[in-house]
Amino acid sequence: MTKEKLLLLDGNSLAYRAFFALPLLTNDSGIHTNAVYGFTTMLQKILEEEKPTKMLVAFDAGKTTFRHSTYGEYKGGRQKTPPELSEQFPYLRKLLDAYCIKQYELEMYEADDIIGTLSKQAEEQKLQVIVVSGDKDLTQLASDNTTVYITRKGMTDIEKYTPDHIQEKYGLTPEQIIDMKGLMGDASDNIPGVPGVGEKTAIKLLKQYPTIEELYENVEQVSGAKLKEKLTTNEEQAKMSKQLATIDRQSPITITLDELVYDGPNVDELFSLWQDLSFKSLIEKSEFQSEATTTKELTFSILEDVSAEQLQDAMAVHIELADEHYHTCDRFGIALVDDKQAYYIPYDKAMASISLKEWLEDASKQKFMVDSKAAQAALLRDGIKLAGVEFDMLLAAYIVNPAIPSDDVATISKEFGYTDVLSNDNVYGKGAKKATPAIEAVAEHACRKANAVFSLQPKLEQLLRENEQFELYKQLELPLAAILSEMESEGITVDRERLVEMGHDLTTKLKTIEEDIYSIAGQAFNINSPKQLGVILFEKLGLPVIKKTKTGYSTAADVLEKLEPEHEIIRHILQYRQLGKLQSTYIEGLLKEIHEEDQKIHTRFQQALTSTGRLSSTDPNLQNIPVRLEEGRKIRQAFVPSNPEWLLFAADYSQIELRVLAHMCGDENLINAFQNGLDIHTNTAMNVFHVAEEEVTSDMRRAAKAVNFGIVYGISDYGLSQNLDITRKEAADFIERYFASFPGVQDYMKNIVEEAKQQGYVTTMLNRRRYLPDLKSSNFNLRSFAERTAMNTPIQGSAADIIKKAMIDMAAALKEQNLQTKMLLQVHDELIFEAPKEEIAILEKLVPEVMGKAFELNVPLRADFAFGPTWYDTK
DNA sequence: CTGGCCTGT
DNA sequence: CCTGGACAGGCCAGT
Repeated sequence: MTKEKLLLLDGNSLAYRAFFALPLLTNDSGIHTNAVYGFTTMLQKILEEEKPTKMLVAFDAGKTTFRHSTYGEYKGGRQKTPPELSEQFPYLRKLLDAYCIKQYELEMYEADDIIGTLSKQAEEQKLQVIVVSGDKDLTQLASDNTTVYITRKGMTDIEKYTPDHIQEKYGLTPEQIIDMKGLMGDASDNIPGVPGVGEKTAIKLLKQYPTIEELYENVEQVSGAKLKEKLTTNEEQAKMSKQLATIDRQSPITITLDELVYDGPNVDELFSLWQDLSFKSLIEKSEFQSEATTTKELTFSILEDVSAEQLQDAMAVHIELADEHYHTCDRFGIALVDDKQAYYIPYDKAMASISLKEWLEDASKQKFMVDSKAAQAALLRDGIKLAGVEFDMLLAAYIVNPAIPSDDVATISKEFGYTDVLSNDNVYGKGAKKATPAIEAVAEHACRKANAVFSLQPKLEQLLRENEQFELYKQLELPLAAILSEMESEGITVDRERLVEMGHDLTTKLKTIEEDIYSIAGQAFNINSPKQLGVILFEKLGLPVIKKTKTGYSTAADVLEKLEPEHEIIRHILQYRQLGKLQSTYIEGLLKEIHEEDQKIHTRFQQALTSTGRLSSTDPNLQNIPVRLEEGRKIRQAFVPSNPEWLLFAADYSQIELRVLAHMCGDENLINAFQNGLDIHTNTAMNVFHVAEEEVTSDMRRAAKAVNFGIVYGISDYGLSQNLDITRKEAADFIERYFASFPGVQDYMKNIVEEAKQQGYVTTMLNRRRYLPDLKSSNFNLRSFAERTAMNTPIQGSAADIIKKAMIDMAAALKEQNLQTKMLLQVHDELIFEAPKEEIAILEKLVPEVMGKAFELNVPLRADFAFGPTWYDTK
């Protein structure tokens, strides 16, 4: 029989630790779960590594303990437990029940004492003991048979205290930890100790006199008059502190070691609790996942060809792809599923099947899919124009809740209660372990995905209708997916030589700047390392530290700009950063993405990712190509039409977010400004500074512009003060005057937060939703963040709704008028086309008109445009 | 793999 | 008393 191993956990301390270490997560019904989650991940890890045979979680019993009779102020002045944590204790108890782990608490005693008593008993029986806590006090229990694990940040990072480790770290024995605490006290438990004695002094003293008692016997010999005086005047207090810090290893517990046998969790109970708590990553990672999630048999067949009879009028279709890069990756095969059958056809066989290809292009055959954009783009590589997409589970789920954490079919399905499908990571592995399994496994996986789509379609459509979001989904997002896949597949041509040339130029310039920096600094170092740079600037050159990060000195641009007058090195570093970014991200990064066969870049627009409804762009990101600074803007010279005779044409909405705000809040002043076509920032300046138009200085306009941005982002005085480099008071004053001039905006901001708190979510003009459980948080940061989000999301999201609508209208107009013009990119408030020269005149009228009419607001929507031989010239 | 930094709207 | 701008993606260094 293997040696018995006893695991003792300090329930309260670990729950506290987890609560403060992790952000305030919530499950689907809005219950906070971060403490339970952190506890669980820690527990999982320890169970796996230690495989204990006996376990117990000890809790503190009540407010008063025997220590209070020694010292009434014990643990006094403590913040009361935040309600977000208290509410989690019942779940923690349930969790431990599901694990079948014994729990224990004892009147008048703390968890420490229970653990101390049991560990002593266990040691006497020669058991191996592991104590787990977030509280370093417990390290006094370390011995040859007992190791104390203290969790560090993130809960799964553990420091193991053996007597050796304690010796190394403090130069003390475990027992002396008590003396150390007696001397230095403990603010969190309100143990006084000796005022003025901290960790360093305590250790120094204890190395000379091993205990507090011996120290006081020899107190006359202590060096340092001040220290000696502090010690003598606080003798009683020191001894009492030691007493308080001492764990009672003889507490009158009524539980015995024999009762602590641990035999593994109740898997079903644990799994269902994890589901209730929305512990999705744990469910995916866990070993019992496979048996718990795919219990149902699925019968499917792998076909060489498909007959017309096998293709129904409505089926779930899934194109199984090797990875997310659908413009280039391997395509494994196609799954076809309905309520009666499930087929899988390897991709090459599918492409050889005329009946299947016809069916895919037949708009009267309904396809239920997940990520139809990817499927359409993947098929377009073989010239197949997918038609008849009736349902897209990815988009439907995203509309129901944009916060779903992943686009994996398994994740989405589980979100809606369907578990009969594995995750991609599970089937293919991830990271270095990624590999393609046998065809049968791929076929089954693809069929299960299609089956999930087929099963969930009615439920999701019903949810969309209940939320009055069906139209948003069906009339906006679904048709947009088809348009985006065409834009991506079309791609944008890039002048490789131009980029290479700019790259050479940059290399030379960077070299020069680098040498300048080294010679000023007097040494070579890695300028790209914030850590090394920090040492040079703030230690070697002694520049003042303006801001710190978690890990050291901040060297961010706003900090460096403040330091610019202090030292000539700064401007070189700023220049180096700027050019280095261009080189690595935009020259080298873009070159890597050019497809050899067509000299084009094919980005992927993520349509189901942002929490506001915006698109994003990856591999590469074409929504953040430099424009602000001239050096960077030149990158745009490399973006050209696919035909040298054509031109690029760009149109962007003017102030779309502020117009949306004007529409939604109905503020008369703001509406008038737009209706009269005023310069909106100048107008704001006139109102805020109470001056006439001709009196508005450029500084006033700049400040007003920052205020307008602040309004859109969900204003805070602090944010504005940072932006304008003014005091918080001044910023608050600006905001107040803004609200006085635009009272409708103020009302809107107040009401939207209130409304969001009531119903739990905010909506956009087209009924896109975002849930904001943190509005009720007692954590100031989280709550403030949620409040700003409540103000910002309807604005940003409605603007996103509008441009999406414009894209659909634009695609229809181009088709209807039989134009050759191609829509290529969307950059949030901007659309980019390529067009033959002879169509430019048409676009000049058509594009602003379509964009302007995309949505009717109570202010005009205006789109400006420009065109030229490169993207750079569309300004 | 995370954090710092920088790019865009 | 202090907290702290909205939404994204990519690169690099350092763990």
